[in-house]
Amino acid sequence: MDQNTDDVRRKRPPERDLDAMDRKLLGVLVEDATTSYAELGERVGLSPPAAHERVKRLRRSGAIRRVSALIDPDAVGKTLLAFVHVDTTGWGKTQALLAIEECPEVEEIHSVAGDTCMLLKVRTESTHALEGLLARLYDTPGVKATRSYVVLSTYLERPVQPGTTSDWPAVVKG
Amino acid sequence: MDQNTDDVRRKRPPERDLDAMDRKLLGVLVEDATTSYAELGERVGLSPPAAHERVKRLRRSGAIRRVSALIDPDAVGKTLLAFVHVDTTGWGKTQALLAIEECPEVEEIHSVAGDTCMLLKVRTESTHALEGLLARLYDTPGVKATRSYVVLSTYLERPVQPGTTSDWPAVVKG
DNA sequence: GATGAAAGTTACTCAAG
DNA sequence: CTTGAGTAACTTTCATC
Repeated sequence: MDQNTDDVRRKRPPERDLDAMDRKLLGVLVEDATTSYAELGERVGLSPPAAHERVKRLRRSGAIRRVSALIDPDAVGKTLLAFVHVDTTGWGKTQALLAIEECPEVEEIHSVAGDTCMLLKVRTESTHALEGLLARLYDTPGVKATRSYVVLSTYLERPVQPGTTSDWPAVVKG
Repeated sequence: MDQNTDDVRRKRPPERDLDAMDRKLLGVLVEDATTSYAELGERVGLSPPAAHERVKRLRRSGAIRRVSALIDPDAVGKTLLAFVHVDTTGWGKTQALLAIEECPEVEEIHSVAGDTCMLLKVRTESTHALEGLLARLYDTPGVKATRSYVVLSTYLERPVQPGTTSDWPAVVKG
């Protein structure tokens, strides 16, 4: 189909499904990937070599995509966060539209189902920079309209978590 | 576009503003935080001790929030991504609403300006799990309505980037 | 998997230019 | 900031049970 999605969605054969131990390891490494294998094993109930072996497998299988330094947006001057809905004429997944991924301010590009076509997560230094990005969007062929949701406060922002609600011991519902 | 020179906004503990070298270091560490200080220094044009000293400062100042293992959503079974707009009666920043951060499926919670109050980024294993989350939202006092944008394809998803478009020497237009 | 041990890197600190 | 040196710590592998 298209090769544009190859960087984001790696289709790898999952050799084995992740068990509870793998999830615990991932949980620790998501919080702090600098954890040594000694402490890692201790926190999940495994010997250091066993922990190392499993983490190595998690990396090789692609379950761990990469180890990244998460930086404070304010520290690099990016104080403005916004979600931009993009309406297009026809099918919005054009090469020209996806080209905005070259802007470091654009952190996410999704096609969505709903009353809009594409959804962008954008982090800029200022409203002026956001305006520049919107201007570029409107210059893109096929872009009909945009709707921006400027973030006032962020209460939670974290990476993909290995756990699910169903992992909880009990779910209390009324 | 020139930026104001008397722009003195020291609200955090950044002792000094990040220079170009710090941004280059961050750029490398965002891509791969396992890079050794030897290679790190080589790639930015610094000696290993100098690179180490700067990275240590970046961590201490909070510019590097944490080093995290970014995991593949598919590997942990989270194949469904959705953005949920939440409309509330009155001011939506209630304690009850923010309590959903306990769900590992909820990755982001923002209050936004626009035709909605709160914006959630949610990643679940299935549509059924998403339904369960929406049910919990509707059980929350003050929640009037929700609008979900289910992601069909993700074309880009990356952490906060240290660079900006203005860093570029020239802007290439398609 | 657990244990123990070995070898190679790297982190980290400190000297001096 | 650079070079160089040095120790401690960790990674990584392997042989053993």
